Amino acid sequence: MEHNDSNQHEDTADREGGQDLHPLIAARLEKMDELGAEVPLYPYSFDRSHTSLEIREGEGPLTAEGVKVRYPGRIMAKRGTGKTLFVPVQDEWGRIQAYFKKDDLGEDAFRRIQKLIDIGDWIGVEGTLFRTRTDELSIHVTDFTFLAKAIRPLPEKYHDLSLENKSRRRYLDLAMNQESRDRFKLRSSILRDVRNFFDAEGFLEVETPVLQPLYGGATARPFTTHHNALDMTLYLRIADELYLKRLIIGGLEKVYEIAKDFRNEGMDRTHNPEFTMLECYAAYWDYRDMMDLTERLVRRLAGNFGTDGRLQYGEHQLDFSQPFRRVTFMGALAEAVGRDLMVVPTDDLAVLAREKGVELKKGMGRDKILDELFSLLVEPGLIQPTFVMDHPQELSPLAKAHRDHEGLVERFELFVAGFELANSFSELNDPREQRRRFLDQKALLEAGDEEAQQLDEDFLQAMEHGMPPTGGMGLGVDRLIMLLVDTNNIRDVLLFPHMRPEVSTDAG
RNA sequence: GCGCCGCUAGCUCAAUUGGCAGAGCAACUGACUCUUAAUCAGUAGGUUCGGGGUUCGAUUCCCUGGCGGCGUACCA
Repeated sequence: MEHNDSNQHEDTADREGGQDLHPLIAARLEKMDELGAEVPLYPYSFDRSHTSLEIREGEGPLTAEGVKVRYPGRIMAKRGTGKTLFVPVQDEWGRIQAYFKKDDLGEDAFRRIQKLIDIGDWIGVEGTLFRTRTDELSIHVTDFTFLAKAIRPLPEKYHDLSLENKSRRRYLDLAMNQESRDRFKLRSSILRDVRNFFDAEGFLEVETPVLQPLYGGATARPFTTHHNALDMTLYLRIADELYLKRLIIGGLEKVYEIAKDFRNEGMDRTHNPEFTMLECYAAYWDYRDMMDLTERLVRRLAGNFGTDGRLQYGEHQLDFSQPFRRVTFMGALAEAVGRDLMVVPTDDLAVLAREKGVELKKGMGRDKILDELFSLLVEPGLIQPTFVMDHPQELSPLAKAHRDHEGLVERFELFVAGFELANSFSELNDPREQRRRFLDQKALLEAGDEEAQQLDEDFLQAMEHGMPPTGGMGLGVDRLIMLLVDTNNIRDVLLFPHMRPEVSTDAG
């Protein structure tokens, strides 16, 4: 309940203190007092007969038979013409206009609705459906009840909220924009669809710890917290990979988790400190099996939420209906720079990288430089769905060495519209090799790479009990949704994106 | 983190060269029995993000802090 800020909270405080409050709020409180003497303002429930959607869909029979409807929602406007009043009432699916007539309702009831009810209030109306002269589907109201009084005004009706207010006060964005409500309902149905897909593929949905004594499974800086009773540092997970693999080791053969991960890094159009990640693991699979699964999943979602497997994303027409392009990491890079970097000496590579605009930092290994080059030269051009395969080993401490190529691992990333959507490996399952890789990471850490991974002894011990060959895949859910709803800003797909507190305390 | 731009009424936005701070919606008063950005007549509403400075005078110029947008860096 701690908020630093803002006149909004001060208003409430002022009210308790009996001081001045905003005139718009004062006016509504007065109406509330007057109304409260006549009718209950915050009743306990309302028996709805139809939603706005059901009313529109059932319109023919409902209007023909003069069926009574009981319909609740929020008042979005008031248009009065003296002794009649038109009030659009909005529920989750849309608006139905209520028609109030003085002759039908009587003096008192009509005054209540005309003078004492405000835009933003919730009411329930009862009446019969009809069409007005201008063909607007309406409810001819015979009775109504207040469901909740609002004491703050809704935003203005024909300009959109500012971007900041849309994110910061999502309830207003949702109240004012059907498009926003639909976008978040779409997010929900995408997630349901993902779950249906994995369930149908025989995967088990599981939950693993958010609070972890060691963070691992990805390269990122974590959030740190403290457990009082145990007096120990805990980290908010940056990935759930190492726990899901423990489940594979335990004998659960196909598992997935849709998890909130937390990374203590910069925020921008495509990054929120907490975000949703899908990870799945299947025993006996390799990365090629995982590639097939990923392609099926993404194609199915694109098919369900686009048309004919095609999606418009910004200026790009993305085609998911054809088999996804498959290129190798080194091959794509060779094409971009015009030479095979596999055989270029490290010193020459550094020179080349600098020429191409890569900022070389302390502790950057050869493979890290390759990765930077790839991000800079290749990724932006990967617009149509493309699998990039077989990455340098150093970048992938949890991936299995490539069966045919020395120095590479069996890994793929799926790129769409220039950004990485999914990442997958044939999972390393040789415990001694895994220990060596962790030790390599430790060396990198000591050489100055802040993101190198920690050695997880408990995980190694689990693997020493025997881990079957396993394919694993992680997919950025928020980005997937951005793609499907055609937005380039992650805030548009997060109900409550992280925002700095609005107003600092005036102590400083 | 860095750079650029912004912050004015409840909301969305104006304000010329530094010269009385405005509009639309919302609110309030009144008129109107099929309106739909309802209409018409009127009223009220401001610490111009906070702090400091320059100036006869600052929404405007300078310094500083906060928040936001965009770009960039890191990352998924």
